Amino acid sequence: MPNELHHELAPVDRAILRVLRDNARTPNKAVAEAVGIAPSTCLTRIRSLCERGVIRGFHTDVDPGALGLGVQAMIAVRLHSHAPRHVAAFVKGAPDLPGVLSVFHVAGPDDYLLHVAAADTAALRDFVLEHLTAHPAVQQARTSLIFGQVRGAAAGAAG
Amino acid sequence: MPNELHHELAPVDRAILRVLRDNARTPNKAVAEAVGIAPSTCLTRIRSLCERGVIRGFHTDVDPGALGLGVQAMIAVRLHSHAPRHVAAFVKGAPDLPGVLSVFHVAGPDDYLLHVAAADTAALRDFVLEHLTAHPAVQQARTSLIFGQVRGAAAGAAG
DNA sequence: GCTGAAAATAGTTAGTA
DNA sequence: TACTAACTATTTTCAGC
Repeated sequence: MPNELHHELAPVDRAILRVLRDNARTPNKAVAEAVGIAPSTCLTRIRSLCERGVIRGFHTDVDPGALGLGVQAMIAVRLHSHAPRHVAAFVKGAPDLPGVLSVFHVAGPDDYLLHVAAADTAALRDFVLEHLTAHPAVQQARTSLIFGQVRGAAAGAAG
Repeated sequence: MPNELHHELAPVDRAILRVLRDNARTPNKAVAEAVGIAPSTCLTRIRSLCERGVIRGFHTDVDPGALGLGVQAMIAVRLHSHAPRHVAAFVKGAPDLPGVLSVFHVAGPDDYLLHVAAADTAALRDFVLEHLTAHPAVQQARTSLIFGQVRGAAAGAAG
């Protein structure tokens, strides 16, 4: 997470972000009204926020179950400290593995946390065996089934 | 995650979701063009997807660093199996704790994973001490600093 | 950098097959 | 259910402050 805070965020910008965080499809005009500035000004600010990297994207939250992905899991992955080549390959490829929602690089005994979705527990098992256990960089993979997930109040920054 | 799949998702709907997943602010007209249907039809389908709960929301991905939240952590929380009253209270309040991005209810030795953001490591420590360690329902809290996070290719469903 | 109005573009509804 | 077309609203640009 490369983070250069060139200058503090203006209160107006914070207000804009608060609105867009909860509904990214809020029309520009409505955002402008909510924060008390002209639509044209609001548009300029939103663009600026995007260009400065404060806004990293607008995403639609889709129910994975509707896409046939009925189960989710958090998988703690420990890598071999040797074989840096393999490790680099794994890290590069992990986000593109099928069903991977997010990859967290963490401190501590585990190196990575993979948040994944799969059709069912059988598919989840296959995912772990095929893409994790079998990978030369992976030393250990501990899978925790996710019963449920709730977005926090601070979500949006950054889910 | 309550998931009733009444009927399979139409290919058009899947196409619409693919477009909106990567950019939730894509104008309806552009979505319609991309998937090859009329704007009015597209609007109807998107609304239907929202009503059926397939689309759960449109969120803006904000750089937490820009908001003064410089560090993130994944905290594994183990609760006391007794004292169900306290447990219920904790679970209910957890998403609203300051800086909480997401709460995962997981199977296994740990009960919950809290994805949190804080201003700095001192603030993170205070968060753990004040809201977790001190809580009567919490038996143990293991904090793992997050070095970095990458969205997976399947993200959007559901991050 | 903000505003406000004009021009361009998009969202929405109604009517029809 | 999807389309065309008319209507309404919004986005976006730009000259002036």
